[in-house]
Amino acid sequence: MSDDEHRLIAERRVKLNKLRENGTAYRNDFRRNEVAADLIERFGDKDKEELEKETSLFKIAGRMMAKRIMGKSSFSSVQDMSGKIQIYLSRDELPDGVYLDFKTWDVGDIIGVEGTIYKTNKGELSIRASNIFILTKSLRPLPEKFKGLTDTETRYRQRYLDLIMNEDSRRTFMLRTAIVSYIRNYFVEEGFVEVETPMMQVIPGGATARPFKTHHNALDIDLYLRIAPELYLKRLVVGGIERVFEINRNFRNEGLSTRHNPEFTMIEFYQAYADYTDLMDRTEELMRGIAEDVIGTTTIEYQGDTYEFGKPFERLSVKNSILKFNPDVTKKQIDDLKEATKIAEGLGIALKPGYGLGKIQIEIFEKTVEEKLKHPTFITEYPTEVSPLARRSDNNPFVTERFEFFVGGRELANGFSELNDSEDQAERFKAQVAEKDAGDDEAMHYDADYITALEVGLPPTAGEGIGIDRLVMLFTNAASIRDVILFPHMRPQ
RNA sequence: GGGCCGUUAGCUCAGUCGGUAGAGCAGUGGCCUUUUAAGCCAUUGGUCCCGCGUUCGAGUCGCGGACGGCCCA
Repeated sequence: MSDDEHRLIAERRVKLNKLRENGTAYRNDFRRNEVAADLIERFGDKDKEELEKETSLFKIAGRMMAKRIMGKSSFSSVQDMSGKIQIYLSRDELPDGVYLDFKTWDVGDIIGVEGTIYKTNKGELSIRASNIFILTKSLRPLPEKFKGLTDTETRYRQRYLDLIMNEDSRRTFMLRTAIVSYIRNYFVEEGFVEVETPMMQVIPGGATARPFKTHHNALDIDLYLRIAPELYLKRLVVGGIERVFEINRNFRNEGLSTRHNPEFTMIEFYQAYADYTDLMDRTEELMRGIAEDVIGTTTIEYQGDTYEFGKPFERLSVKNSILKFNPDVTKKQIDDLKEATKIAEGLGIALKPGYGLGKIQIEIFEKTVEEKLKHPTFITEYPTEVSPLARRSDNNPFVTERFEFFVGGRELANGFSELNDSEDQAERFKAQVAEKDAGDDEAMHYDADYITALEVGLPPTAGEGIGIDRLVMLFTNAASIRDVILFPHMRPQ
């Protein structure tokens, strides 16, 4: 911290000390009876003459965001949670000495204002102050008023400054909350029960990812932060909670990027007596509902592209999507291990020993198809090899009854008919352990307790996870996941 | 992990060929009773991210590092 900042802060500390001497520092006896947006909603359309008949005394409070002194009168503005409203102050309309006090206050101070509503000559709805109070002295200067705070690092590290200065940022996080509320209401209304399952797990399961490790001292055991709640939620379906969901954090020990934060929010939901096609229908309904009810349009603008949520979403199998976007590749080649290997190597994909046809197909899919799935699209029939928790297709045991949902080239959701055959699940876990032993630290553990639960009997069930952060990015037109997480992870300074 | 770019006043940014550091906003002192990026006059404020090197001389050139951004894996 530079000496200069100390100087600016020191000037404000002198002002704070004066307030302490007067007994008016950090007062908490002011009560508001209005917020800015409600006043604008009620009176914004009324003209100057109509407002002159309105004599009610309004009290608002918030952060002082502007100060324009013109001799014996001034304009200021107050920003509260709802919005911002202008304040007009005239020396002769305020109690003795108050106007002089006001002139010493700084942009950034928290103030309370009492007054009547009126419109200026230029037509801006304002509060004509009859009294004004300083509630909290701000000791640090706010960012510059015109360009505001643009430095991305400061926006993430000092989110409070970002929220004070940037309307867009406030809007994004309010929308995030609205989207989560919409999703929660949707599932509650559909008869799903919201639960919470362990964040700290002895065996991290439900996904292929590297977990964070921690230690429980009293039990003297290592625990993992969960990478997914999946296996616990399915235990609850075994227990008879036939429609269940959880909206909560997962933790994955991966790099940071514009699409990855080590802790991120997912909704996972499970529905008994349903299959993956039922969930695709549900996903489509949910996505369209968010677009219509939260955003207000089914035409979603994202980073210069436009995605249409109003029309039925495309559905395409992994294999057919590869054929569609690789016109030179034939059905015969993609079904043949040797041919598919050749294609993958031709694309510059580094294949590891032990990759089966399914894994190679997915590598080719990720390399040549994924980023091209712009409009809302379901990709179906994922190979069994890469879907250790999904039910095999009745028609073709090579693939599972699984889908992923893509918009703008990004995976937003992953769902499938659940594997409820405990013997098949045990075999799949064993295959995962073999991969782990072969050096894949993202492969799954063998979860014997989960197998026991399946042996008790999981009804035919379909389940799905939707990444909330990426969903919010899409609907708020955010380029980085850090723009939709209030406190994204940053390297300590 | 690799590549590219960035870091200068509290904030937003200039800084020429290597020659002793600039603006606007904010602050401070004054003028100003309908402004809205208010205006006018005056003025304070710098570890040029850190370190090493080249040089008579480095914000500027070179090397290393820190942090951030974007792209790639």
